Amino acid sequence: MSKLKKHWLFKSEPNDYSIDDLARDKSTGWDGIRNFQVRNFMREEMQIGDEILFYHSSIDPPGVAGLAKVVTLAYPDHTAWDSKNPHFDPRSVRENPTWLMVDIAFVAKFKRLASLDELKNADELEGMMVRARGSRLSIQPVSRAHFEFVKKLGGVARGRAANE
DNA sequence: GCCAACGTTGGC
DNA sequence: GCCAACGTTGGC
Repeated sequence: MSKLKKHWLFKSEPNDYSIDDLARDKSTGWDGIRNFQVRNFMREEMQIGDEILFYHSSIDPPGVAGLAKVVTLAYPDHTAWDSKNPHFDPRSVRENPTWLMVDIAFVAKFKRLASLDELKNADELEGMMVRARGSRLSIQPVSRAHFEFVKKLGGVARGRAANE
């Protein structure tokens, strides 16, 4: 497996969990993923230290609100085993868990939202997955160049983030 | 709140 | 293994 740091975009509905919630919590378990493609990203590609664009969806305007990072490798998503949990999935058995999760940690809140509208209008972000119509993956791979450009849009000082 | 896009399910 | 039906996502 590659040692190169990868970059991701994590979607979250801020009414459920926002960048401010993550700033408060410092880190959180990203459970509830029930999509095989995303599960495979976590299992096969995600590594500790990978950098994350934290994206607010289903709000006006949607956009990238800050930065986070991956702090664990993928491990079984226990919410799949909890019949009281909305993400309960009886197919996932303990000996062979269907669903995985990672923990992520807060890195920085953007000075300003990098709105979806801006992302769509930046030539530098040609081909970025979140721009595509019907792109519903809740975790998406992001190229290093796109990551850096969005970070610039949001206005985080180069290098260390405020809370690191 | 509408609805297009798309992943998943299940009948056949 | 096809594909219609269904449920969910998420921009608008």
